[in-house]
Amino acid sequence: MQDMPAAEDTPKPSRIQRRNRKRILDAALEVFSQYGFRGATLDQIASEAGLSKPNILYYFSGKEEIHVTLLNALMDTWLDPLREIDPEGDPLEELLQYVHRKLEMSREFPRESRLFANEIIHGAPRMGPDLETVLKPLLEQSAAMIDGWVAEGRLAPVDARHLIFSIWATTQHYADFDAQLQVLMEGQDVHDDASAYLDTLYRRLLTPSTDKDGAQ
Amino acid sequence: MQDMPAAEDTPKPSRIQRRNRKRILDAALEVFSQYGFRGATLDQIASEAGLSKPNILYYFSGKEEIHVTLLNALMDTWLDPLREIDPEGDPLEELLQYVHRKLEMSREFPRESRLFANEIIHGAPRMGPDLETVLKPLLEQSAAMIDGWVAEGRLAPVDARHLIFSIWATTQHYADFDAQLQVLMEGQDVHDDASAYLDTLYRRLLTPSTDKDGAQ
DNA sequence: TGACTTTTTTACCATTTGGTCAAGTTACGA
DNA sequence: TCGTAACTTGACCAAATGGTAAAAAAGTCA
Repeated sequence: MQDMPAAEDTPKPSRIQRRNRKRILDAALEVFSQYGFRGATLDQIASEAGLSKPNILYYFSGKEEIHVTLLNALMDTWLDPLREIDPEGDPLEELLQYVHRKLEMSREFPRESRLFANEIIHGAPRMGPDLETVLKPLLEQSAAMIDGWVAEGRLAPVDARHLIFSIWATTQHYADFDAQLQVLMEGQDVHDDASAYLDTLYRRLLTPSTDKDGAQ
Repeated sequence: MQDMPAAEDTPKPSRIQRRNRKRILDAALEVFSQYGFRGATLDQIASEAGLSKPNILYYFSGKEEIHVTLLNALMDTWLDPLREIDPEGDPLEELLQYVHRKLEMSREFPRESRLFANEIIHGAPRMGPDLETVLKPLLEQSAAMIDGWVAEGRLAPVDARHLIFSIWATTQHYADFDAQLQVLMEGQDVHDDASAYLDTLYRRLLTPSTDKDGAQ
């Protein structure tokens, strides 16, 4: 709290403070996403960040806080593509764009994807609240939008929620199961083929049948 | 192999031996799938199995061996549905049956699914060989079969490998991300809706266009 | 430069945890 | 019923690990 009336407890992050917190979070993302929460050690994170272990504990109160900080930061960027769907746009193209954006995130941020997947697989012990307050409302809103499109006949009939689940599953799979793909598709250009495949998959699913004209 | 002259090193498992190994593996599956390899402790497994820790180490040489044993046993049953696809059957129906069988496995064996997912997410440090020798050949064979069906015009054109990936992703998602679904779909009958949705999804993807007759 | 704050490090701790060992205890064939 | 092999356990370790305390070092600003 500096010149603000103290809205909460922001003791003003110094230059060096910002730099080191970022280093720690970067290192922690690398280590947590690779070994999981319990599999990761503070020493590993410290080493990866180029800092000493006590120094890390100077910036974060503990292993747990680092993990939670990562998870919270992640949730937002993770859901951005879903928020970017334009209710006014063309339904099919909007959804296909969403698929491609999600796939692109899997390619660009595989560590984040794995961090998230790991958390959920283990029962989301540190994300319960966020799922409820952030994810759920967004899912409901998006599902309602899709339902609307279907009702207007601009999209083939489909279960909106499960459509979204399947988009999550199919796109994140390419990040989370990368080790498997590496073995099965050694050297091949997995992502470009995936992009084409998913385009086909969701286009065939969602393209409304054009009996007569557009609407019924 | 029962009264064989000892092809390898099967010191004949006694009745009590079989019972306790099974108990241990059951307990380990529960604990490993919930907490991951490093997150699980021998004490937890021992407690869950109703045995003492040293007793567990009497049956298995260490934590690692228990985990590997589980993984190996899992791989086989996990791939059974894929092996059951009948090359002589109707392509669309065979693939849809495969989807439903996989989804059913997610409902019946969520712990196994999570154990596997966890292993892959962390880079498959203990499954490399199996992926290469068991999974890959089976994938290649299945993909070839699907390619054949497509070439015959009995299936809409599709990337066989990515089709299989997406089936894995969409079905296993219901087991691996159960914690998320629990929050998002509280109380709802997720599995039945999922079954119907996936049926629609893959039916629309794979149904060959019937311009004129069946073949081209 | 000197006083004061922020940052970093050097030693340590307490607990947890995978694993061992030798002494029991139980099952079972003869 | 007795002897032997199979099984079980209590008592321990050594290493790893999350975390602490206090002193040293580095910034910072008048």
